[in-house]
Amino acid sequence: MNPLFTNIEKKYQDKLLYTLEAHTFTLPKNTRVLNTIKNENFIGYVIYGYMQIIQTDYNGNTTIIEELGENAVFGTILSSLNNTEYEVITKEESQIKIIDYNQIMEEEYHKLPYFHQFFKNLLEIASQKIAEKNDHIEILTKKTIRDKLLEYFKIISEKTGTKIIYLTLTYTELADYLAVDRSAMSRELKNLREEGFIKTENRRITLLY
Amino acid sequence: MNPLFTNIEKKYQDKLLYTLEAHTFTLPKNTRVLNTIKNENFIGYVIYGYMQIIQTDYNGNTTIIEELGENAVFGTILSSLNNTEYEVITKEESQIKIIDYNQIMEEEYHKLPYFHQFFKNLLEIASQKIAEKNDHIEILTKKTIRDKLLEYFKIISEKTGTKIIYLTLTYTELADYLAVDRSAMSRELKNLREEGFIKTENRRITLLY
DNA sequence: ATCAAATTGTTGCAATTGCAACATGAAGTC
DNA sequence: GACTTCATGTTGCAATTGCAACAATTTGAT
Repeated sequence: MNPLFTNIEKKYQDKLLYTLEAHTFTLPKNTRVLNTIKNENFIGYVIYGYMQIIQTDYNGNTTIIEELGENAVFGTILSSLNNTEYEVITKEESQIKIIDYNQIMEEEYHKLPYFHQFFKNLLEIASQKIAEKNDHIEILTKKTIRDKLLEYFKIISEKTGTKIIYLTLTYTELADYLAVDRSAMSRELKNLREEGFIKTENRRITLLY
Repeated sequence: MNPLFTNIEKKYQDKLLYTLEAHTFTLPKNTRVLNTIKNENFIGYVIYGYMQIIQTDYNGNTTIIEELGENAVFGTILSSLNNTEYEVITKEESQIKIIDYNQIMEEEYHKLPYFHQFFKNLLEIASQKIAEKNDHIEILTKKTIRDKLLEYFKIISEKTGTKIIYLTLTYTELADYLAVDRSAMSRELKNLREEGFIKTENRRITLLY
């Protein structure tokens, strides 16, 4: 279930979406999501599909700011989407639900019984985004490509509780996420392989330590 | 005024702090703040002083995760303070106010008239933290020390609306924040100076472009 | 099944950076 | 005011990385 609705009964969920005039969009692969959303300020979530928030700077360098899979929540205030360098892209066909944030914030709704829970959930989601960003910073802070890779593996491995990692990113994207040159990363992965730290089969990586 | 209390009347602010049994602490310079706070889950703010949230990893490398000046809000959910690598340190004598977050979340308070505004404010603060972290990531993502410095200057300069920057960090701390070697950064600052991009007088930097 | 596009692997080389070591200067303490 | 601690500047050198260019492989579309 979507984390926006934790501890909210199904009937209230529907009512809430109805009251707030939520819109659903189905978007084909490689679509710029923000072009479809007219709200200046919104909260949305992914019903199915996979999208990414990507930053491209003046050098043409890109970074993956967030990955958005099923049930991921995103939005203006949750992802700094007022930043003009950011773009939300569907990497496969995706369906999303969009709620107007300014409307959420209007007084009249605040008396609704389930509304407080909705706010709590939003706060909890924001808190998780902060934690994710701290993880990203922790990785970027490492001085060598090797340390960045190992930190990345460590965080995923701790999150999933297994030493077998299925990358959700391509290696090209991973290099962007770590902010390193792809070929240099490829070289370092080879070193890690040859030194017996990891085993790789396509995007499945096994940690041997 | 503290952003936690935006749009909340003074008398309600006091009542809120009283109801939630907020505690005040005055801490000398170089104190580990988390040692003083017993709450497992809290929201706090800085009344006066200056503190930093610092991460130290197994290599002994440190990064500045957040700077907390007057009126800065921090807390378990806002700063991932359950992360054991994080430490909050007073860099000068500081006074802080601490509220128990679990208590905030209890049902009974949610009827209070100003409480909804309090939640809104919390969400707004969380949103700003996310934006700050995105800025940090944007900086760390740059490939060269020069680009990191220029990006850092750009962000501060846009925020303050002036080309004269007064660093709140020492150069040693700035190097940590940018995740680069201090001496290499010093060398790059010299280059920027000699090429006429910047002028420096101690921690006052003037952008000449 | 076939072709085009995207991803991945590889390598040489130049540029950037980290590290170490030391000198100087500033700030804080007693 | 003397002294210690911390911050800053500087430099040589080795290690790491980015870049470019190309081959090989995989994926996707028709």
